[in-house]
Amino acid sequence: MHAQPAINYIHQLSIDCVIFGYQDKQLKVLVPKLDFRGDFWALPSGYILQDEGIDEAARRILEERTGLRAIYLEQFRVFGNAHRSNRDFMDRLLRQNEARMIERGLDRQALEWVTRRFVSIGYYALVDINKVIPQKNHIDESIEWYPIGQLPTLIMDHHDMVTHALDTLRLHLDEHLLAFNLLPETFTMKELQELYEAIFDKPFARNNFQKKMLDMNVLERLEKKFTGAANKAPYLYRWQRPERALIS
Amino acid sequence: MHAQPAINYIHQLSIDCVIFGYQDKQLKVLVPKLDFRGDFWALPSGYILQDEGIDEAARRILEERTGLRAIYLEQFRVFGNAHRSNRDFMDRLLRQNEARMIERGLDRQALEWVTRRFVSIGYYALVDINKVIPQKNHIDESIEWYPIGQLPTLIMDHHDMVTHALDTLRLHLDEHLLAFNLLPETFTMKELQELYEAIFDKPFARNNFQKKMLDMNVLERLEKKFTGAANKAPYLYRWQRPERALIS
DNA sequence: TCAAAAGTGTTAAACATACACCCATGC
DNA sequence: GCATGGGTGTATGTTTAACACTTTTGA
Repeated sequence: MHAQPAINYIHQLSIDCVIFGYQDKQLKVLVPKLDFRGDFWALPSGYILQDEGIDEAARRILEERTGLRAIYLEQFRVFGNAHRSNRDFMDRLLRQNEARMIERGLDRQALEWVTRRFVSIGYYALVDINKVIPQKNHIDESIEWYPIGQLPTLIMDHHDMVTHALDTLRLHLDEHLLAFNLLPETFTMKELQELYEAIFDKPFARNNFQKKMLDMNVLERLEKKFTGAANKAPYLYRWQRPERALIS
Repeated sequence: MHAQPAINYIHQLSIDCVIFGYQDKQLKVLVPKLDFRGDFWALPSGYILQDEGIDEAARRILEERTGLRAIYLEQFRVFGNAHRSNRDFMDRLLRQNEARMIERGLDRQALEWVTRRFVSIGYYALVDINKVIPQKNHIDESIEWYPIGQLPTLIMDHHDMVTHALDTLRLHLDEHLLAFNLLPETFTMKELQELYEAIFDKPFARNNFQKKMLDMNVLERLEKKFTGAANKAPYLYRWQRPERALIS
């Protein structure tokens, strides 16, 4: 939900982004709250410029919200039901915010633009949550990371989008070696395992997990990490070829 | 490539379909040839009506070309590079067909519509080739089934689309039990195997293939098929739940 | 010396692949 | 009978999951 004049954009086509991060043993999604009366949460979204590819557009939208340019992103599905705009949502928003709309100088043309039927391309992105400083949009009241199990009520079909994005992430995680995009430069095997457990929402056997990861031959073992805890110090690992993860 | 007035459609958004069929031990794709000078082949495509979901639109487009309504179809990717319209192709087409365009009553508005930058949603469809009577469009010179290895030169990024569609088909074939959509109601194990070999372009071990298929517990064994050949008569099989394959 | 967590090895089950054999059919 | 292709069973190797053991560290 981006109120923008129609001028330079492709009409009725939008991009919605599911931005995944990882923190406190939880998989999180970055969700802005719209600055309108009525508690509307919506996935970060935007439109496609006439001379811009869809991947570029998604990257631009993601950069706006995360400040990061080099992040993994990938389209996962198009959402184009005839009635996905969910008249309910739009009606509620407009009814409760008529005054505010006018006050912000949203003219009839802009209103017409934003309330038309939209087809939306879903992208998901993976970021190192520590590198992100979430950026409010001019239309946001706030923007926050929510654990995937505790998302606020999202508008329209945005919950569906998150579900599909998560399914795709799970499917591609090993195949495309994506996990490393969610972690800092170095990490312990336990941290990697906890990430997997957060993503798949199920426990993994510690020893078998380690074996599987090492067998991929993409982990470089560094020095040990002294935690100060009363146990053996774990090794730190780094992914051997971090640059490959960014190719989308 | 569909020359249509812009009026009822979403602008700059199209659907391109990779329609797979199976015949003579070959995986085939249904490809129309455009009725313009210069030998242009393009995947069946169309636009999305304002009150129509994208799946419905794809189904309508497929029905136009195949005459079939109940066929398996699924989106597989969006193609939206900034320069995918391939100026080359459009320039060539326009240069060679100026007179013809005018003669067909294509006015400036229609021309402007068709030459703008488009984002296209790729769908792939699976059909029983024997049930299809390929339908020419008003803009087609002809429409034919081509073996996937012997496609004519397609316009723009349509070869890319076929490649992506095939990749997706291979990925989902077992998972979603799709093979049966390409076969007639009943078939022998050998025919099923040959279909797999055509799709994956590699041989399978006969006995292991049979075991794998039977272990899926979706095949119903019918009476034997008397071929008249000098060997044991093979069983005929039918998929137990053909209706599930059509859910997209 | 002990608890806690890390690291490694060993075994069993499941699955995939390769090989061997028997069955039905028309000539 | 026998060549041909269909159907099934058995052995082998590979991957996956389950279990057991050893090592390091601070209290």
